[in-house]
Amino acid sequence: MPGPETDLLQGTLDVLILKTLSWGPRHGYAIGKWLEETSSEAIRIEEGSLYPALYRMEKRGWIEASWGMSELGRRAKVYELAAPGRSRLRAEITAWRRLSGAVGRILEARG
Amino acid sequence: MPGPETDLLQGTLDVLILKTLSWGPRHGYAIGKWLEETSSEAIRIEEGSLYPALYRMEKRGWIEASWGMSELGRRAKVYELAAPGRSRLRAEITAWRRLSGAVGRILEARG
DNA sequence: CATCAATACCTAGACCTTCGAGGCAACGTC
DNA sequence: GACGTTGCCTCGAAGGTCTAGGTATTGATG
Repeated sequence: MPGPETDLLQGTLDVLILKTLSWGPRHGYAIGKWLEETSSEAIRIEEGSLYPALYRMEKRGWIEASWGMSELGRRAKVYELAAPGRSRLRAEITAWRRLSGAVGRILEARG
Repeated sequence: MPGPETDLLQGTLDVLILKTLSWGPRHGYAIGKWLEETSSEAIRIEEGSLYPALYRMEKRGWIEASWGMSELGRRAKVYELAAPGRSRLRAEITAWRRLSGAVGRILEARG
């Protein structure tokens, strides 16, 4: 039995990654950390979800990877938003507004 | 490769069902129709998702089922919110606010 | 110097949900 | 009699996420 938070908003990982990369290239580990910090720990990205997601998205051509350096001077795989990822991001944000709006209106309706 | 809308908001089905039942008992088919109409078709519940979800939630004690009649006078399985389901609903709505707020702030931030 | 935490990547397997596709039955309409 | 709607169900595939491991490097701590 999943916890109340665990599974809400499954399926948002991709769009969160794409949005993070829309501000510029970042390496995988930093994407996860950034999302956690930016959301005040509301969003937690497990590495076992993050790396497979990056791999999927690269295979789909949404992002492009290259080996580089982290801010701390370590070997890191840096991801960059590709053109298909950018339009995918737009489509997903549109879908997010529609769907989260619909869900929110239902959940916040006085019952 | 899932469509942009398909998988966003996975995991919200349970809370949507619970919320629907918070306004009173309803049979399964009607829950699905009601969610689709109320959301102006933004939310579409496939029967292959709906009935297994109801079954799960009944087994978990969140809802209770009994055979009755639909508004059209047909045999229908009527579900009712049980006490554990009511507190689960509260917890999930709280989680929804936190998480959808966090996701929304990230996605709507000017990039 | 040994140890530990943090950084940074990855994988395998289990788990769960969702969906698509099908089936069954009853009713009303054309 | 055929068809659309209502109303329920099940199976298997597909897909994502998590847990739990693993590797390697660096810096701090004892």
